[in-house]
Amino acid sequence: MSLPHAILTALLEKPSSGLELTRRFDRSIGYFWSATHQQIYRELGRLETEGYIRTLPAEQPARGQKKSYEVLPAGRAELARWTATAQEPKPLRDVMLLRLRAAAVVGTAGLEADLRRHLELHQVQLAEYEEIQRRDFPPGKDTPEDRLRHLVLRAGIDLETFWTRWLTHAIGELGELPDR
Amino acid sequence: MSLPHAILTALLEKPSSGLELTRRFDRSIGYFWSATHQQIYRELGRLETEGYIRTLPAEQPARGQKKSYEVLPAGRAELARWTATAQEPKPLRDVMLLRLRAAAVVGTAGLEADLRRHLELHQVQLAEYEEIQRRDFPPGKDTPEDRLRHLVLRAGIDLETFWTRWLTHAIGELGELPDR
DNA sequence: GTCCACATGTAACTGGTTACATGATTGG
DNA sequence: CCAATCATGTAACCAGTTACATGTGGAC
Repeated sequence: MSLPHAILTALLEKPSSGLELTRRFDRSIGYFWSATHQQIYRELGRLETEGYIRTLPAEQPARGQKKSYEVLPAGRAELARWTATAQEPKPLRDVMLLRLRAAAVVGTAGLEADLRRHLELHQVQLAEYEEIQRRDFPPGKDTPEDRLRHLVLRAGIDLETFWTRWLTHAIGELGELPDR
Repeated sequence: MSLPHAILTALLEKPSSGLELTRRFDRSIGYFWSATHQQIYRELGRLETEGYIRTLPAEQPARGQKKSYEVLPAGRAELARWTATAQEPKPLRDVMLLRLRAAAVVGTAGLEADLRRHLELHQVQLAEYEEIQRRDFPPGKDTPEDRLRHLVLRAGIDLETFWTRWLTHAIGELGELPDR
């Protein structure tokens, strides 16, 4: 049950319409919690009936018409409650690791090309994160909010760094193996 | 569509019954692709009707009776095909990072305790992986299969190392922040 | 004979994905 | 007026989760 809280966070940062939220979920928040517009509209409907958000007044609600939402006090309270609630870390689930394990049984044919492709994708993502870091978190900025958001960004940077290193290593290992 | 291929891999490593598979998905393969017994039984049924696996002969199929499966040639071919097929890396999705971001808006109350708890959990997992490394991958072992499986294990070790470092850092940062 | 562990399964639900539908606004 | 784009939505589906049901065989 994280999507509603992702949306509450986004709306508290800035009241938005469904499509604006969708765009923000394509960058920013979407870097660690992605969502499609269908999910977002569905969830906005639920959040509204539960009294956590409301449409901004002076906006007529009609199909094809922009409809912006803002968070109500109950929504902020719910988000604070959720943030403070203990949650289990979800176990790792990664297709590439599974494929490596399968390759140990049925052979590595075709794997290396995709490892290289993934390496490139992760390098691109890493570069994007580092650009954001340069742009949004220059050495001076130091409000508590900035520190927390920087912390999140650094997790992204470190994770992409891990993947680029591991994939590089994996490609090297694969090169030394007999092909089968 | 990865669970069937996880099961095919497990069955190729060793023909098993549903419950035996469930136990192996609690360790080993489950470290990067977990599954419950309900998922496994459902998937075994599908794999059988598709002709990828069959019940070992000399086992009567009855409720409450053990029923072991082995992979048929078509199943092995399907696994090889899947292993060689390019797949998109799935974007990061992490609740803790989302909570940090939410905390930047609604305050950090209650967060630190759970960060510490997660740190401990990741430390335990890291220790478990390192124990497996000592046990199953001593310096000498070097068959191609071992190398691939070791590669997978190292991804687990490096990921847990990342989390323990990042969480330690995050707890430190949080300690410096005003509480709100 | 009863209880418990082993073993296999069914049903209902939830969250996320894919495909499609519909209306409003704007530029040519 | 037509196409493209903005914007909101519906429907069907699929994988994973939770709760529950049922049968077997051995220990006591």
